Amino acid sequence: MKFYNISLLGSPLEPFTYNSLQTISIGTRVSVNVRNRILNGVVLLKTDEPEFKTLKVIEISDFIYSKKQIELARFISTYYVCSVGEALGVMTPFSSSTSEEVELENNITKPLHSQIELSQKQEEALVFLKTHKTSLLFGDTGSGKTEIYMKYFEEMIASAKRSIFLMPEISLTPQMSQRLEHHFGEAVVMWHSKLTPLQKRKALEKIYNGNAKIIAGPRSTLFLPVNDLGLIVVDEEHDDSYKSSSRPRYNARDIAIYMGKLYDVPVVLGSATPSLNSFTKFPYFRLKGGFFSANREFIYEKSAEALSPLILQSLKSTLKAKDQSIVFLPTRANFKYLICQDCGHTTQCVFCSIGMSIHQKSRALKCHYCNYTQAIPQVCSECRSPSLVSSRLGTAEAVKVISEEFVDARVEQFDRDAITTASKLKKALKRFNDNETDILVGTQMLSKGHDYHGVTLAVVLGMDNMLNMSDYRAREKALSSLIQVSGRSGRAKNAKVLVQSFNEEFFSAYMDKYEEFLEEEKIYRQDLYPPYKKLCRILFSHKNGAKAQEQMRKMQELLSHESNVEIVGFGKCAVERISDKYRFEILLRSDKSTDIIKAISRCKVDLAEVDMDPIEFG
DNA sequence: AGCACGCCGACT
DNA sequence: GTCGGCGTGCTC
Repeated sequence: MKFYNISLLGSPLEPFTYNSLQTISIGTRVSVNVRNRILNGVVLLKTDEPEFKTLKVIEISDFIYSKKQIELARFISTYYVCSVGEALGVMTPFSSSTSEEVELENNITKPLHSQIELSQKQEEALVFLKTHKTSLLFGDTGSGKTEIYMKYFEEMIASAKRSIFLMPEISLTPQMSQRLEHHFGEAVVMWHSKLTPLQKRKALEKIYNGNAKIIAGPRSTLFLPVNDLGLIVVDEEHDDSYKSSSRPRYNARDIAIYMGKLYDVPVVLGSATPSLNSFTKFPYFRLKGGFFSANREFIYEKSAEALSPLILQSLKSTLKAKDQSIVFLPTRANFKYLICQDCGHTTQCVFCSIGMSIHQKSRALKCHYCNYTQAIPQVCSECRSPSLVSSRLGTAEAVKVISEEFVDARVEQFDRDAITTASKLKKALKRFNDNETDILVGTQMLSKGHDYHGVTLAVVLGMDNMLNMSDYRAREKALSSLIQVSGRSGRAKNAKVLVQSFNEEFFSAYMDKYEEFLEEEKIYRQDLYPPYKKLCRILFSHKNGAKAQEQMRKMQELLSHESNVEIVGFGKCAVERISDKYRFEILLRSDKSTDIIKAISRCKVDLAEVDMDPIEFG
């Protein structure tokens, strides 16, 4: 009888010990009984017979987690403070039943199209990337980053190596996939969470048999079973969607860098607006000016009125010229708040301490945190006054107002309320590119990786809200958003970018000098924030607020005795309650993440959810 | 994390 | 009398 330590996939618990008559190799996925339920686990270690009675391993599968996957899972478990089972839970194992076929079928799929021609500058960039282990491709929108990646992928294929290409969730755009598939054909596998079981099986088959040379997708793509890995590219490396907001709370960009070392492969980070983190840490190559730059005029309007006369006038003349416009605003729905004019009360979600958004189309108030929906009240729930007003313009309302103003204009909403599926995204983009839409009104979704060639007007709202957020990255986020959105216009013709903001000085100073901004930002962050200091947020959430607070206090007390970690603050979260759970937090700061990890590991406190390198402070 | 067990309130 | 609420505690 043999005994094994088995980590349960997705479980926060420490590994359990099971027995088996067979010899099972480390990394094998098995199924075991836990409290009369059958769960999947991974064999981590052969051990001696324990004191307690053990159960038998039910089934030994053909799936194997590689040594490196396990090592990576161990690292994630330590750094992001979660169980090894949770870390392994986001990974896809190798298949031992198909491993023999790999050798047989390792026929190099030939690219369907001719070689990619790079410009002199692009060549230089590629050489730079090839001569550095981890490097940053700091290239303006339209400067040809994608061609460089593609050339690099081609070279990988030529040397029988495979590449992982990470991109932000939202920019799984038809454009990027089409471009890759057009050039590389069957050698590309697009991986994402919305694949049907059959599509998933087919994609995995190509990954297992080695025919997939470029494996592209959002953060989970990093954990696919890729043999002969030669390169990892993280496109739009500054993007927040690389950070997972549930356990394990990893940042795929940082894990990609770690994997670069683990697998000894180069890592390329690409962005037009790199994070200060990457900019400070890695050597970069600057690709200036896109093919479409220099024909963009910026106009700043100091106004609090959402769709001001100037904006409407600009939209009007653009329509008249039969050109296209995009309108960016970072708020969904018709309005973000419903406020009583008499007592000032804002209608809040029953389960969250958050204002309910007004969705006219479904005639409902909706909570954007927990999705709770209710009818739009006629009177104030506090004082019964009927004078309820809406505030903070959202995309749906902007579409409505613009459509009413210009009855002949074809206006479309472009956010996750309207674009719910990949096919809707594809169709909406096609309509816009085929000139069947005049004005596209949307949120962040508008600014990620799409090419809109006919746009001559970009209207950008809500920048001040973004800039005034109490987030150490507010300036970085606001400026990069503005650069990303405005980069969508003026690709073919001269264009106007109309920015509604009282902070012209800030935006115009750095608009086409992002490096200068980053240099300035270094001074502001010095000694306080990343990349100079490590931050860690510890969350406590519970239905019983007193309980959550009590655990926070306990943790805070324990941490206060720890040297090398500073408690920056503690107390209620900015959003006190979400989904009927009260939320408290502690924010830690330190020079080294290892000091934070050590300090936390000495504090045994319930409810504590650790968020290393947090990017959200809500 | 999930889920069973267990102990108190309003229902056919 | 039971159905079911969710507080507590355990899982090899």
